[in-house]
Amino acid sequence: MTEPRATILVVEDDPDIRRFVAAALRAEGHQVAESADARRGGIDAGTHKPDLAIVDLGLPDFDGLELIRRIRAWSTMPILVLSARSLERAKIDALDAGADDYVTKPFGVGELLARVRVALRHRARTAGGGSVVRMGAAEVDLARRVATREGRPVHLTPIEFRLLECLARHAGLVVTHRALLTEVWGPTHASDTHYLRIYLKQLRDKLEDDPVRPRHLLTETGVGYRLVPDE
Amino acid sequence: MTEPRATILVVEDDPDIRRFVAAALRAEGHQVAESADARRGGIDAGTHKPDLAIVDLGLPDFDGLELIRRIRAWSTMPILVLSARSLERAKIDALDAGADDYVTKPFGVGELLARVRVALRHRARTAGGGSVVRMGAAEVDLARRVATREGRPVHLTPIEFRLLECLARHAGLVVTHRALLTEVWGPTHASDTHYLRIYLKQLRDKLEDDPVRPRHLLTETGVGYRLVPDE
DNA sequence: GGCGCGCGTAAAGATCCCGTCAAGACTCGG
DNA sequence: CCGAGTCTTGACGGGATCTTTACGCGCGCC
Repeated sequence: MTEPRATILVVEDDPDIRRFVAAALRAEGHQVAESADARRGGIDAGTHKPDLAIVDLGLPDFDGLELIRRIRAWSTMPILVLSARSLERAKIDALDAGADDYVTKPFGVGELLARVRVALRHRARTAGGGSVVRMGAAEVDLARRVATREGRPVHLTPIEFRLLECLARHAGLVVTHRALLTEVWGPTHASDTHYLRIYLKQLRDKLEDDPVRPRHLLTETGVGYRLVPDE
Repeated sequence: MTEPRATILVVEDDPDIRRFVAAALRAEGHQVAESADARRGGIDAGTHKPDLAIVDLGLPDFDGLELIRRIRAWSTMPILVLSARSLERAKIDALDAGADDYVTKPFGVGELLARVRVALRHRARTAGGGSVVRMGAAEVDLARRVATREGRPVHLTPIEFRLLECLARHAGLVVTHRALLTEVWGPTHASDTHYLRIYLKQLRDKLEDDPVRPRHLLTETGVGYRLVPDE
């Protein structure tokens, strides 16, 4: 499996180690940005939007932990800590601050690269996920609690919206009858699949281009329903 | 932030270590399943569908690496390796086989729990994210309950899907008639092998490139069936 | 070769599930 | 108190799915 090229940010004050790590990453085909202190690291993380950040804990200006927290405030990019501190306390603090992995110096290049591969693997899967779902001419904004069709707002009753919300939150995958019913009507009506038929029709009438041949609000016979977004 | 409770599978032959780890996890509020060897581990991973698997590399029956590969054949659940082998080669192999983290014995409980928190954090974001089985032009995403062929979605009925799921969970291995039947139709139909022929044909028609000469859904005459994924 | 056995294939019947329509009950604001 | 909007309930026809039945083929064995 050839790993895709990625841009990686290395934040490390020791120039030898920094260049050494950067060279190893470049040899793997990645694009590398280097920062020598935490302040620059924070800025570069914002400008380059790397797929992965490798940060040292012992930085000259302010602590690596603080840098991790600052990045975590606005991003979920994978962060790999590279540190000389081998104390368990330090590891726990870094991981709980939001780091995804912790490698102690001295380290093996091979292991580092393997852990980089793991992080990028994760990144590939996590990517994506906004709060607005597009389905043909219709759009659903989960955060603002509104649905539109061809730009015009579509009125949805409370139950209709909660149902649509459940489906949209799990966009692309099947939501079982039971799950939908307990979520919208409560556990007492967990077997009244009849409601679903009625309201699914309502939603299709309001949102689908051709309600008879739905392309986004699909039924999985005997199991549940599935909302398929565009793209 | 209080971490959500999760179910965690611990595969470890040494009973002392296993109980020690399990106790620590339970103290954190997690639900823990324990397996003493790789074979049981593979089965328990399928039945319990844990949010995280912690596996030892030195297992009595077959290697932990093999277990990792088998789980990876059908699931992307986080896997944390716990091993006495501290050689870099072992770490690289495990991580490249699909493990998400590698902790060497002896280890600190605090660090282990911190790394567990990291893994669960990941899972929360990836939630339900694909456990994909590739077979030629076809792909099956077990978590999303979707099958595709040459990019186009393929519709599977409930029984077809459950059958495929059973096979995929033991990807590469033979699953006996009895096992499939009891899993899908219940113990009462444990000898109606006829159903299997019918539904296997359905699956082959929908998924195989050449249904007459199946390359991924193979029959083991007199025993059962076997799903062979790509790679 | 005849035979049984296990498997693949096909198609028809039975069953369950879903979409659809419509009318009654409820809620809430005016 | 009234009415519009909303939710519930019932009934029915068509479709999807599951089950059943039937037949052909290859293989090994007596």
